Amino acid sequence: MSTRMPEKPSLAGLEERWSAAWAERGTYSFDRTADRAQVFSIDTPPPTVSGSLHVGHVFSYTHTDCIARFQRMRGRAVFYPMGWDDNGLPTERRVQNFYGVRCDPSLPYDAGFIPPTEPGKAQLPIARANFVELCQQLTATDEQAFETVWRRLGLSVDWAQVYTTIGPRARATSQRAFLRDLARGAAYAAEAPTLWDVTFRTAVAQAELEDRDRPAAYHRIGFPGADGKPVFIETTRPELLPACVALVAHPEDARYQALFGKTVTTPLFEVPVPVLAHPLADPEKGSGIAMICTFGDLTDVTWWRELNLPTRPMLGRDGRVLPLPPPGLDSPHGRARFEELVGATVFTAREKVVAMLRESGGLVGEPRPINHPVKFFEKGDKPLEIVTSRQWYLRNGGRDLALRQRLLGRGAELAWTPPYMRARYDNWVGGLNGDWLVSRQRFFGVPFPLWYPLDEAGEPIHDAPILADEGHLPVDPSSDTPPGFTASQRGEPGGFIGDPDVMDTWATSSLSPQIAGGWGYDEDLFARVFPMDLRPQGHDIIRTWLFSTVVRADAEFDSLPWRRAMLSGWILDPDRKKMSKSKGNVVTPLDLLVEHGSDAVRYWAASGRPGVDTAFDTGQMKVGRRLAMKLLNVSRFVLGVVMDEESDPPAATDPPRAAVAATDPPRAAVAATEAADRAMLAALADTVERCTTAFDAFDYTRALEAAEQFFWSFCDDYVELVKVRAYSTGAAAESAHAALREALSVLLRLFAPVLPFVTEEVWSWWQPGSVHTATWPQAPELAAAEAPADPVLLSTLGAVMSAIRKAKSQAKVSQRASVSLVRVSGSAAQTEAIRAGADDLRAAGSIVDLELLEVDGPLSVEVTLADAA
RNA sequence: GGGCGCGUAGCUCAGCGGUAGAGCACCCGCCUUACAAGCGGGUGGUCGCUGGUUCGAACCCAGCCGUGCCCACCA
Repeated sequence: MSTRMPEKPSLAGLEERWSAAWAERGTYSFDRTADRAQVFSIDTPPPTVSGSLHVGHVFSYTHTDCIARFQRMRGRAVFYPMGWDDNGLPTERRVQNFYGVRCDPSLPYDAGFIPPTEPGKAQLPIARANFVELCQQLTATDEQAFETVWRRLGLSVDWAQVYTTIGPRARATSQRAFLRDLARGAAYAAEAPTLWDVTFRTAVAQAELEDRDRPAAYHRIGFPGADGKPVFIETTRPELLPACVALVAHPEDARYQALFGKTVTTPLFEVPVPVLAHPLADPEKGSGIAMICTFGDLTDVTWWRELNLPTRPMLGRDGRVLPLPPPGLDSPHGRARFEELVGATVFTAREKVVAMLRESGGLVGEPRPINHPVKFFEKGDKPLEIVTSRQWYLRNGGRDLALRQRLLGRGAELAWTPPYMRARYDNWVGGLNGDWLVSRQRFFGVPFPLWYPLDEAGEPIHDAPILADEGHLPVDPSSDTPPGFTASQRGEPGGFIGDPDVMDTWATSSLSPQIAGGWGYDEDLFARVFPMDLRPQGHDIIRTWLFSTVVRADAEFDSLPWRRAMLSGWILDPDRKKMSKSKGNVVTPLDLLVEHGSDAVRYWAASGRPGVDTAFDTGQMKVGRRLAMKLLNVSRFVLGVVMDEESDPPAATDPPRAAVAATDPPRAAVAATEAADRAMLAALADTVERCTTAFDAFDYTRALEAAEQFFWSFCDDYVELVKVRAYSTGAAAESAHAALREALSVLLRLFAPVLPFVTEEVWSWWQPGSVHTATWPQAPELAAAEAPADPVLLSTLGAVMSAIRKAKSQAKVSQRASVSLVRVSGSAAQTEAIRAGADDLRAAGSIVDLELLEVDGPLSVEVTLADAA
């Protein structure tokens, strides 16, 4: 027996041992000599490193890893990078608090800057480039912690392929893609009303919105008409009265026919506004006539645009009432009242206006409380306002039917796992109401790679931007000087100024295949991996990450970014709620892996099918651990009876990693000759086929089930049946040895994608190289080698064994107890099957006499136990 | 309001046209030289409801009910 098989096998320490060995041997290194057809490339989701990993990450990344391992064993060169998402607001906030600094893009880069050791009371202003450096420093330690978890979980990532979303390469890629988009007209700047977060003081995109139910109240307010008769509207935002530009009702609303074209006056502020007709006005809502303000909501924007109304902005970018009244608010009374609102928040302004209305009698009755959905930035905690500002947009079909159809076509072209997730894509793309707003008035992010010349008055000339050179990216226009200027001309009349904005974080994330694949840096690599084979991701970010990635690839490459998207579900508490930190029910991944073992946790994860929300279930992990233990033990048995014959102990080192050809396990020298052995191998061949079909369809759960189902019957029926024969010697024993060896080799490989540690451990006892670079078993070969084999044989023998066990169990005697007589009646095929395995059966069941009776009926087994007394 | 999931044994889930399944839990046994952190056996379900199609429906169709997610134009 090989000295490499321990006397008492154990799962302890496998994670440390094998993750270190894989790293040292480069087991998962991408073979970049492989061409595109041989490669299987994965667009790994980069986890946000300023947060922490949670159970949901472990769950979904395991799914991807199972696929990666299967594809590798199938002979593909797997491109499996890891990204760290350190771009965006979460990191920005963390750095501010950690170092006590804030980003001031107007400052020049300070090459010798050292952050304060302790955060001071006032935040220290620093240049954007310095701020970005701090972000990178701080996230580096987080990234190290994440990598530790991933290695322990056994992700077969190639750790030479790591990228970050704020690193120089990601910034350059984002800027290059933007310049290309600008050149082809897919990117443009526009001055327009945009949704605005007053806390973060930035514009936000449609994809970042969420509705939240908020209490509000309908205020019924009278607008005096020319004849003195008031028109009553109902509004939840009375504070916007100074911003009112018109009233609007449905063109067919009988109640307001006479008013259309007439003018009424806003209460308190005394601004004359027209009464107009528009089909968007809903006769059922409120009084059926609405006031249009600039801007209270998105419907106001539509009305304002389509009815060519003037703009009367009254809120600033900080969400407070502006110092000067909007144009048109000319009456002394009105201006005096507006004066009282200046500087107030929306909330305060509302209270003041309502008080004024009560006083003036403009308010009819009491406000009627309601709950209604209000738009929020998903990371914000104040309702969004709408302000007019200059922003950059990327065309995404939101304003262009042809492009929208084209992108819907991309969705149809993409393979979806599970298929029904495509509906979410179609739903989102179909419902877009504008182009993708990509500029953010923030600091930590990828800046737009351009500057504006300043005219004689020092005002930027927005129509003539100075673009960065594609060969010199990344640039930071807040500290770099554009070509043709000197640094001293920054901000001077006739000089230049950098575009102050940064890109939406999705504008970078949407390029993850380009960043990971080396677009613009390593075209040779890029050609081997792009378009990628697989995008694994959560179903909650189809509208953002998935869609935006499709948009970018379509624009630049006229292709999909990947062939397939695999959507993972969420982890639910036992009480069916989505697991979240706030509920205090988060288990840290590392603790989980240490407590149950990585294979066990992976086993649980693999039980969650793509797209299906799955309950957090330590019970399943215990089952997985039992399976891993069983693999160790049965392997010890098989190798114990088999390895005495092994003449050459296997080599202790891996062979050189070949391009695609994985190592072939040695085939048994002696073929299985006994009927029971051949029948088991036939069933195994069938299992291989089912397992392979499932994995080919990205159904790792079904693949695992198939392997597991066979495995337990292999252990409980087949091994028990042939055990005595296997311990003996001679031709019949050698047949069992050959079958056991073959079965173990195949089973280890079938389980390798889900249980990488225990399978590698056992493989190392008797095989050279890594099981993870071994060839995936081939069902046809196995079947052909062992054919003909009777599939009925094993199940019939199993049924008889089961009947014997049942008799013993019901008699409450040991399974070792002797059986004086077993009388089996069944069909000709069944009795023939039993005859073929009779010796094994007698030995396994401790049977003295075995009688066979051929009848025309179902199998029946009569068991007579030896006299217990 | 629209879209998409899901409702099968106490729990977690498979099955998706041919006589109800697995694992866990529970109950009863068994130290059986690979495994007692094991092994064997067993109890347990009018497959959400109501109709329809079919020789036959958990499975197909229609309509409900419950539940979750995604989206929506906030007066």
